[in-house]
Amino acid sequence: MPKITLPDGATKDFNKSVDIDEIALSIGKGLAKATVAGFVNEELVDASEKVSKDSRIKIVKNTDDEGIEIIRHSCAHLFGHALKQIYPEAKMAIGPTIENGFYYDIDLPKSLNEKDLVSIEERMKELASKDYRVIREVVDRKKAIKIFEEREEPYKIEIINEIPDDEIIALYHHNEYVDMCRGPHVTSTRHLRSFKLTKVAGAYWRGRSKNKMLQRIYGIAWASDKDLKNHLDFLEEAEKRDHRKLGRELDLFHFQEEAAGMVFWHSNGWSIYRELEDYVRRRISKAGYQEIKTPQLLDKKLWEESGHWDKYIENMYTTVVDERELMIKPMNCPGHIQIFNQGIKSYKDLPLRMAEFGSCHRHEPSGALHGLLRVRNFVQDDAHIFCTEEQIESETILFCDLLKGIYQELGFNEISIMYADRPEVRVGSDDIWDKAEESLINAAKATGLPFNENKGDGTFYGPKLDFYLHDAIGRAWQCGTLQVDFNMPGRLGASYIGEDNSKHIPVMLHRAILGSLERFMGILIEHYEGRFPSWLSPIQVAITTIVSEVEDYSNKIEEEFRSKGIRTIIDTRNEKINYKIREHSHNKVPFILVIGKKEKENNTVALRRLGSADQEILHSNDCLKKIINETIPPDLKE
RNA sequence: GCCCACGUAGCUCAGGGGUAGAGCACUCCCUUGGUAAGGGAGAGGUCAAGAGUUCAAUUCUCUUCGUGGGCACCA
Repeated sequence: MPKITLPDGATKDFNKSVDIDEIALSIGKGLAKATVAGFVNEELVDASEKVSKDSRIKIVKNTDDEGIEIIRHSCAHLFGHALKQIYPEAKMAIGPTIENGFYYDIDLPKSLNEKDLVSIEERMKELASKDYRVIREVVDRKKAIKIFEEREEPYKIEIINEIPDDEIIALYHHNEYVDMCRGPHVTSTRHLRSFKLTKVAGAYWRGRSKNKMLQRIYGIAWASDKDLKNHLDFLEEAEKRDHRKLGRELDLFHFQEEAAGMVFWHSNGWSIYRELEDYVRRRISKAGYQEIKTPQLLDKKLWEESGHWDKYIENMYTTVVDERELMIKPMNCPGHIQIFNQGIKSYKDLPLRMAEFGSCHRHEPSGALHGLLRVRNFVQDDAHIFCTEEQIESETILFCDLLKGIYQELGFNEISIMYADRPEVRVGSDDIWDKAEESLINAAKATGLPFNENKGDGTFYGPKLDFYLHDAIGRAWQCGTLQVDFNMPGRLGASYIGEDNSKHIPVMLHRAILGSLERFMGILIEHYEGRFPSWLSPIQVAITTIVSEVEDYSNKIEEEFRSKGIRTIIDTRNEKINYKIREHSHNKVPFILVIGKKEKENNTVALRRLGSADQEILHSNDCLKKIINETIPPDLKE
């Protein structure tokens, strides 16, 4: 006679064993309808699970996080059910949940296309409406293998063979379909209403590129149509912000096939880029960095010494001149060490912070290219800090401060840190790793930013911190990084004379704040949806004339603005003011000045800000002052 | 690199075995108009590149290049 204790402490007695659905029903009809699973003493189970002993029960509703997860998982099975009805020859591989939905990898000779997805989705809806019971069956390994042999599912058998002996194997049946899963799952397909198959793609079996490529069908699934629609709206919003689309519309940059993966920056885009670079230059200069510039081509010898030749030759561009093999640099560090190595360094020179806006080329695989976000030629806001082991912590703290300030001034207020420690294969003594790891953790914690750990994910040459910023629609982007390096300085012969008058190898901190400027530009464009803060805006002011007789006056104002460094254009075209305002608004110019006869007579301008229909009549000098004030970069403001 | 889809005017896209069309943008003319599209006319394309099939290819087939979505990769 089980006694059930609910989360609020209330208890219920039953005179026979009951399942979660029945418990939910005993509380209320509405709750029963929304019940997809339950916790029995903290263990997540199917809603059909029988409870026969006294237990603590928590009902999982379709809107709970666990509930949505279960719905997504069950949707993957529903997909399998529909797919096998249409394509009985399909072999099912693996169908897990992912953020916002699920996917299923299948092996099917016929290539599915978007149209096929529509018909599969329709079949899924039909099946869901049949309200099939989803029945769980625990089986032994033999039976599981037998069933999947009969069903000709080799991938499932492969999975079964890797399940540890002590783990139970559960099958889930709805009507004729059977899938294997840890569960839990919904008890009826009626819970599966708000889903959509979104795309079909290739994916390697078990994620290994040596294996067969399967077809992966992606779907999204939510508890309600409203949530589904919200997510579709989000996708639409992301599409509107797509930097490739905005790059074209705002005349920022283009790509063409003669230089795949390399950017042609147009005047507008380059203006933002330079403003951004200048800003970072000022910030790091204040932070005690020296800026340098190293060659684009370096002899193969150096890359052999650094170890890059062995590991990355596939992705490096090479050239031969005068029988000498040269490589276009894929990174800046070896060059920086060459500068460090000039002359004899003392411990008094450390920490030495060496920065370069270094242009690097990497031959990324063709399939990896993606607008500005993954390119073959990029510029890093790169720097290397040569320091002693003792200085790692203080340098990391300074760096975190700098990074935080820069992100915030660029409009990103939500930042998080990922810490990665020693991997299995590594260089350097445990003693030095201990110290370095502790330094990074202390420094990261001192920032007060959210902090996560990624065990064993450090590089072979040292632990690292990765920095993520979160954009206007909540997406996280990894940009900044700080990597401790115990390896390369020694390999390339860097040393300094310590207080003890003997030679030591410095530690090197690789660090970047924006990462690749190209990629960061892409992120900025999407974050601001092309409406940049006015200090970054490629065109800050558009002067528009109403009638041609104010042209002289308007030209004079344009000249004044330009002479003060305000990026100004003038539009004296034979068009109506409505037309001009519309166009400059589309181009996201932050300040539009309208000049007609009245303004000319009074030596004023009408100022209209982007996104507002209001106008402000100002004396032209006052307007200039105002705009100068509002276009000062954040680091130069009082 | 792998899988699927796609590549037509500057942009967004329609079309389809008999060598092309729309809207916007562009040029010119009329209009001098007060805060998100005034009217008219015109110009603009080797239909990604190469090969094949065909009397005939932008259209069908193949190859290459590029783009998109994923996978793999990302020092």
